Amino acid sequence: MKITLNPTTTPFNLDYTLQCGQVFRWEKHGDWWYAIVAKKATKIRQTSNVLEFEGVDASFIEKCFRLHDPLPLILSKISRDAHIRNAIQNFHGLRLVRQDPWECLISYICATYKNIPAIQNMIGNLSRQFGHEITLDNHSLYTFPNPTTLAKANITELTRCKLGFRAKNVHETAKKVDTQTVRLAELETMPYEAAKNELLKLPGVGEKVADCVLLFSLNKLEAFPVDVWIKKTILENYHEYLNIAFVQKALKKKSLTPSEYRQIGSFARGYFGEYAGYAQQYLFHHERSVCQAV
DNA sequence: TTGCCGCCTTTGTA
DNA sequence: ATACAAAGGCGGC
Repeated sequence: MKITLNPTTTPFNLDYTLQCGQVFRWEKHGDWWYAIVAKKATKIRQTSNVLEFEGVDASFIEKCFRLHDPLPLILSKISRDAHIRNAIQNFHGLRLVRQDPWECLISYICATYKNIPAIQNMIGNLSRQFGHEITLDNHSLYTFPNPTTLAKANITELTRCKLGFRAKNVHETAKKVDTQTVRLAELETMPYEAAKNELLKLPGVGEKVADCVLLFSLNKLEAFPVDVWIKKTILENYHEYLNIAFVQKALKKKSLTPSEYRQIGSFARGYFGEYAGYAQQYLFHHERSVCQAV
């Protein structure tokens, strides 16, 4: 199947979107990107303004890649200064992806204190160990294990997936989701703060992980995850909008207190507006690309 | 109630 | 090779 995009009203760049570090399970073979989404093996490629795909229908692709988000409007709203305009220009067509909340939750619990290649490894290990295989074009893809499966898994099996100290958090979170102690399915209908408070009840989920899950899977575009890269770029490029003592203190420490974290988040929402999450993704990808080869 | 400290496994990268 | 950083969170004080 194919979708033809109008590049003026619906700019989109598939490679930027899948390479910017928000998703961990899409793999590129030749021109095609492969993954399992919604339990179905799928592949997609982009040739200029045409998206070609198999395995899912057009409405799912539009939802998954947020093609109905009014990107030109969003970009005009977050283009508040030369720094972010530069990031937007460098990655024209980058969009947020709408992920499955459960897979997104486990992915970002695993992302704690890990770099992106290592995260891809951990999530791949979990899927091979606990998911089931689906083959497409001779590529083996694996479904992501459901909450019940990971709740029943023992710590030794999880540790074998190289999760390290995250194995216990993944296991305990899986139990709480499986028993509906935290109802993931209901969070999208809740306001940002309320949904965040629910996520914070899960072990391994702090301010940053909660914001990632809210932004990447629960449609909260005001979520502004502050990781080491975003902390760096905010303190370097936006210090004039922050208290001097606050900036100097934050620069000295590796991790932020919840209070400091929330100060940066509320600055970002005030400065970039309701689409602060999009600003975060452009700033994140830009900062990473100038500091290391991506 | 809040801040700070040290620790948590393992991999990537220089 | 050996060190240091990595899309942080948590319990102790």
